[in-house]
Parts: sequence; structure tokens; C-alpha cells
Amino acid sequence: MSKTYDHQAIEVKWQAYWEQHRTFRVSDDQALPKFYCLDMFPYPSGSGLHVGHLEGYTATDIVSRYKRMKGFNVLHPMGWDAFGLPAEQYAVKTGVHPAITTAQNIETFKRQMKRVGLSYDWEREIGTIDPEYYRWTQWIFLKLFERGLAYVAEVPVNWCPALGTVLANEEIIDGKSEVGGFDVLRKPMRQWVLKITAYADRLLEDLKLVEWPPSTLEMQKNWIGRSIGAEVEFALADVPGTLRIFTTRPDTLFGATYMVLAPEHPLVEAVTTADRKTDVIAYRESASRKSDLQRQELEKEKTGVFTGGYAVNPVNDEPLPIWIADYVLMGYGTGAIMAVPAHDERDWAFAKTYGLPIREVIAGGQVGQEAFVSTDKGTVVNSSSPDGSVTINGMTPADAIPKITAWLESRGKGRKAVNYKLRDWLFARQRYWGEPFPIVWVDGQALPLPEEQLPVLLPETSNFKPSGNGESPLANLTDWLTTTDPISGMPASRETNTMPQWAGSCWYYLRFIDPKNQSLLVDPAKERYWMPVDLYIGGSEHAVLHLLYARFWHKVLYDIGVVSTPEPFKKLVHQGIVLGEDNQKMSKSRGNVVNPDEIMDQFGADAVRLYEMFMGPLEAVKPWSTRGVEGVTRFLERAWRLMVNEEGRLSHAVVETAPTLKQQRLLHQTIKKVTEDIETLRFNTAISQMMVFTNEMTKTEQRSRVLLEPFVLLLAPFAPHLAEELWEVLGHQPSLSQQTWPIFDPALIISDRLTIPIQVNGKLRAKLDVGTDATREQIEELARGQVAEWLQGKAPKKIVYVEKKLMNFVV
RNA sequence: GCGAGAGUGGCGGAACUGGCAGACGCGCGAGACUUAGGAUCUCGUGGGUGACCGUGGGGGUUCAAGUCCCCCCUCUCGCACCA
Repeated sequence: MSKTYDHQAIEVKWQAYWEQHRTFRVSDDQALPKFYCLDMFPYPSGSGLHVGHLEGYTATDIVSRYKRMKGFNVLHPMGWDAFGLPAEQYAVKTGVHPAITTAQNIETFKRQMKRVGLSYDWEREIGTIDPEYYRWTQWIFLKLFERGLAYVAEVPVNWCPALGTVLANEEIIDGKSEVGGFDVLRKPMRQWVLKITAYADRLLEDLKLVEWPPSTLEMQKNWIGRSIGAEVEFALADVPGTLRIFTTRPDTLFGATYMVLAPEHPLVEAVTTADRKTDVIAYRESASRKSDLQRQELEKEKTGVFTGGYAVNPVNDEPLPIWIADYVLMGYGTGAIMAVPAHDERDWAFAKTYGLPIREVIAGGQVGQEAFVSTDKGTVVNSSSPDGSVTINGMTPADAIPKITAWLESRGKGRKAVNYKLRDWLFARQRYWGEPFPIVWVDGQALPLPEEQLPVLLPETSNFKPSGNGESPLANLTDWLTTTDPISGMPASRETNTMPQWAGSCWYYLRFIDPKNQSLLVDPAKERYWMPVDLYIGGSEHAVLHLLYARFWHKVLYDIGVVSTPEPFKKLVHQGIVLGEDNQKMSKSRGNVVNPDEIMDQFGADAVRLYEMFMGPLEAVKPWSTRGVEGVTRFLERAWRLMVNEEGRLSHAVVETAPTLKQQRLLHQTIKKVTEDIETLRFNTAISQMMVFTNEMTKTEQRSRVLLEPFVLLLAPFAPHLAEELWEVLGHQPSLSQQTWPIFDPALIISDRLTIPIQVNGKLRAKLDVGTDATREQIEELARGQVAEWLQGKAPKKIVYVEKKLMNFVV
């Protein structure tokens, strides 16, 4: 491929210039309007950047460069989510300390990012593994602990023998570990847990405050899973006590024909009769051995056993047999349900399997065929208490629910209740490469360390193997483990768990605001100036966990006055996945991975940036095409040749004379389109407009400087190296990053001629070229002449004229 | 099954509040310049080829539908016994 311009030389030149002149350093001048433009910071993996990373990074870089030229003070930082399992697994295998591999990987990432010309303020670089950073991660943990939002619990956790560690639910896919695909068993273990459920309502409500993709909002809503219903007390028939259940359908209480407890439910022993004991124990055991995967596989076939016990339905005093079944989950609601087979699919299936009665209480379906679950349709029937104190017959389910709930409440048999799918957040990992907890244990009690003792440094070791009993490798470090409680002076033992990877990424966006602050997490004045993040771009794989956890911490920080906004990320966009050239997901095994370094060697950083944006809409999943990179390279070369001759000097085609009106119109249309498209992140169409401009200019021999200079500025956010060079060739001082963004003149956009399509019966038959001042009558007369052939002399029934747009004859 | 999004040339994709379907790029074809071209430039390129058909399929609203309404099909992503 012949080179019109030497991308290599130009890119090296300008990257050095930017670095030397600290061109992208953020100012703390709060008089300027601010724009906080954030990428999801990466985990620095061993394989370096891939073209998918680049898509999001290029998008934020274009917006950042554009906003700077628009006069904004732009915060566009980058850092490293550098704690994580891969480096630790590598250390276990090779003995190389995770700090070493991590540092190397960060070097690679940073080198690649600089090569792409991303305009980060590197003076604000942070890493979650830096003690000066995790000191504040630990500090936030202390605040959570102080507020009762961090507690210790003996939780059955997902124990993965192969990884020698415990996994969170979200790290398990189809019953296997996300990393490595190993088997996972359940094992009770002492864990730190964060009470995210205390914030469930606010996490749900405040989704109204953000501009996020609808799918992400929906996923967060589902994850939180708020549902409103009632808790109802069922007295036990033969033993003292009550059984509390949660239902969203109290309107179907009269249709309950049996009860189900989760196998782990504490009342199981009490209600089980002697003759049922063997079966119940056997079922409980088999249920406890089932992994989540098995539970999913057996979804269709419901199993359970009768306990022999009965509970009394509070609405009609009817005794209901109590069963245990693993389709009822201990972790949700009260771990017990009333079963209404007529109006619940699961109960229906279970009732069919075990021959339990199905009683219709909402008319409108065919409950013999299938459960009738609609709450919008149907009428309540067979639902009056025997003592006549309540009836909901004839009502719609929606009306019956509050009525029966109120009645239960008046009798002390129940109350309105809200439940969430969201569980508290298991916040401890049995790993080395993570933040240590600022906690010591004295006599079995967890005590927080004072703030002044932070950070609790991760101790040095060369043995990264798990202790094997489920504790982290830190448990092997006796010297570190043994300490004294600074408050009481009592002998103490350090917490051996470390924090999960999510911890560091929960608040990093705050540290970028004030990365070197020694005394505060973030300076309040700076925080008020910069927050919230105006644009946050990252993968949709973080739609739930990272974004929910970060929102949770942010709200806690809001409550203690550290931050000033209820939500951290105002606008969120997910870049789509870049597929391989074969339309398949990029993977080493398929051999379709595109290495950005190789593409940059061949075509240069500007071409890669441009192609990443030209592929299609930012959020769409789309395939890579190296041919496409060639295409945008041709465009860049054409843009170059517009103003540079073969010797690399200003071309003679560049003239000082005034442009034609038509040329000015094209320029101003281009300014308008590029400006609006950057604002709405439609980079592909912005580039296409610049191509149109370039194609037109290529045709002319005399290219007015008045046209070229604004064009170079428009090109700058997309192809910054080339644009800087062109700006210099045009005789200007660098850097154009300090130039102001071109403004379009609305008067210059409007054309003096119009093309009016003429239709007959909605079909295009002619086009009229008229002046903007042409009247309807003039157009109609001209049009009649043009389409006479289709009018066939008949008078049109109707003539539709849309001002300056179109004329349609209806015959 | 539920939820969200999407189906437009050979390919990636354009098309604002209904108003010229296919911008721009890739690919392909023709030509120019050249010793040469896989460089560059110019022209052409939805399908048929007379006025017809074309935005996943079928209905509808409208002077006019890729765009709005109803039914159906397909794909992608997420959730998946949450009572």
C-alpha cells in the first residue's frame, strides 16, 4: 500500500507533542463549564487491548476532544481495575507475583492507549491496587460497617475446590465457575455481607433520574425484583406456632389447597409427623445435594414430599396439608408459600403431579387445562369467609387484593408486604490479590480498625496457593495474622478474607476527581463541580452488577455527605460487541481476533479510530472488516491531498479567494451534521458527511482556505494526528485542540433552489427544480406539464402540496 | 416462557416530527493516467428491464408507510421455579 502521508511519523510526532505540552491536562478552574466523560476502566489482562475496547474508548475520546473545543473543562481519565483472579491464578501456576504481571499488563495497555491517541489526562491515572487508592476503599468499608451495612454471616456459599475459593452467584454460569468452568459445591462459611437490600427501594426509584439504555434499566429493575403483595399467617393445625407466607395474590387465598415449605425451612421438623419423618429427611438431603444446575435442569419436573402436618387457612379455617418441595426457595420471601394450583403455573404442575385438588377462585380461565394467572382479566368467585365477615366475590383481582389484605390486617392475620429478589451482597473472597479488610478479630468479635491505621497493606508473600480449607492465602501468613487490637490492646487476629473485584470499581470515578488527595477521599468542592459523570461508556456485561454496586456505594456516600448527587452516572451508553470478520464472536480458538497493534502498523491510529466509529451505530453488534479500514484510510488520504502536495507542503490548490455560495453551504451543512452527530453519538453518519465534503472538494481545483480550515477542525476529534499535521501545514501554531469548534450559520444551510418531487397517486413521476420563493401555483402549473402523461387530461381529484417538500396529484 | 432490542441491495449501514428508499463506505463493472497497478482519478452499480416490483411475511389507516395500528415469523441480548 503506497502512503500518501506517513501516518507513523505523524502519529509519533503529535503524541510526543501532546505529552510534552501536557495538552490534555484537566484544569481545576471551576469557572468553566465542566464535562465528565468516563470510560469503564479495564482489568489489565495479559492479552492487551482488543478492538472492542477501542470502540468505547474512541467514542469517549471524540466526545472529549469535541467538548474541549466547545470550551468545556473536560475530565477524561483512565485507570486500572487491577485486582483480580487471573493474575492470582497465574501466580499460583508460575510463582510470579501478581504485582509484577499486573504492572507489565498495565504498561502494555497504557502504551496501546497512547498509541491510539486517546486524550486522557495521565496525571490522574489511578489503580485499585495502589495502597493510596485502596486505603479509601477500606475507608468506605469502615463507613459501611459503622452504619450496620456490613455484617458477618454464616452463609452457604459456592465453594469451588478447583479454584480453592468461594464464588459469588454472579461468577457462576450454568453451575460452573465463570473462570475455568469448574464444579461448584455449596458449603457454609463465615462471610462478609453488605446490606444492599436496605437500599433496594432507592436503587429502584432513582433509576428515574438517569438517562440509561432501556434494556439496562429493565435489567436493574428485574434484578432488584420488587414485588408487592401480602404476608399471611397460617396457624399450624396440630402443633403450636404459625406459618408465615408471602404472596402477591392474596385475592386467591380461597383457592389455596396445600402449603409448601422450602426444604431448608426451620418449621419443617416441627410440622413433620412421625410416619413421614423418613421421607422428609431423605428429601431434604437430596435437595441439599442438588446444585443450582440440577435445580434448573429439573425445572419441569416438580418434586416434593408431604410432611404429615397441616396449616389452617385464615380466610376459611380449612386445614391445608403442608408439603416440602425445592421449587420453593428459602432465600425469597419467607421460604414458604400457599399453593393455589388454579392460578399459579408452578403450583398447578405440582398439584397435577401429586394429585392435589385444583380449586378455581378466579373465573375466566380453564383451570382444568392450565393455570389461569391473569390479574387483568377474570372475576373472583367462591371467595367468602364462612362467618360472612368478608367476601370478594364478583370483584376483579386488582380490587380484591387491597380488600382482602385489609381484612387480614384487621384480624391480625396478615399485612401488606414488599419483597425483593435482590439479595445482600456477598462481599468476601478467599483470595490473596484483593483489598484486605480493615478488621481484626478479638474473642470471635469483628472490630474495625481506626481510620488513621489505613491502609491495611496487603502483605508480601511468595505463596499464593489457597490455604485449602477455604480460607485465603493470607491465612498462611502467621506474622501478619497476629496483631493487637489498637483500641483495647488485646491480642487480635486479622481478617483473612479480601474484598471482591467489584470493590475497587465501585467508586473509582470519584477518585479521578481528586486522585492525589492525602486527607480526603475527594475534596467536596471538586466533587460538587465535577459530579455527576456526564457520559459513561462501557460494555453491557456490566449492566447489572458493577452499575448496581457502584450506585449502592454512591448512595451510602451520599447519605454520609461525601458526594452531592444521588446518582453517579447521568448518561450511560454501552458500546456494541465487535465481531470477527466471519461474523462470529472474536476468540482465540476461532482465530478471528483482530489485534489493534497490527492494524495500526498497517493503517495508522487515525484510520483505526475512524473505522471503529464508521462501522455502524455505537451500540450495535457489528463485524470487523479490514477492507473497511482501507476504505476510511482512502478517505483520510483524500483529505490530506486536499491541501498537501506530494512534497508534503501546502498544495497550490489551497487559495485565499472566497468560496462559492454552494461550497459554503456544503461546509455549513457539514458543520451542522458533524456537531449534532457527535452530540448524539452518531459517529458513523458524522464521518459519512465529512466524506461527502471531501469528495466534493476533491472535484474542485481551487480550494478556499475558508472551507478547509473549519473542516480540519471538524476532523480533529476523529483523526487527531492527521488534523494536527494539516493544521500546521496550513500555517497555524499547534495545537488545534485549543481551537474553538466551528459554528454553522443557519442562513447558509438553506438552499436557494429546491427539488420538489411530483407524485401521481403517490408514485414518483417527476422532479421539479424551483427557487425557494416558488409559489404553490407556480409549482402546480409546472408540475401539470411534467406529469400530463399520467393525468391523461383528467382533472385531479385532489392535489396535496407539502410546503417546499412534495406535490401529489390524486386522480 | 417472560422482558428488552432488531430485521432495509452482494456486504457494513443511511433515511429528521409519515413526504424522492438505499446517503457514506466495502465489493463489483467501465474508462482515464501509466512500462505496470491490488496506487490514484472519473463514471456506473436494488431487481427486472418500457413506465413494473421492491425495506422479514400478511392485513389495515392515509393523497402518501421502512416510519403509525393489528396479526404472524426470524434473529440478538438479558432473566429464567422469585410465589
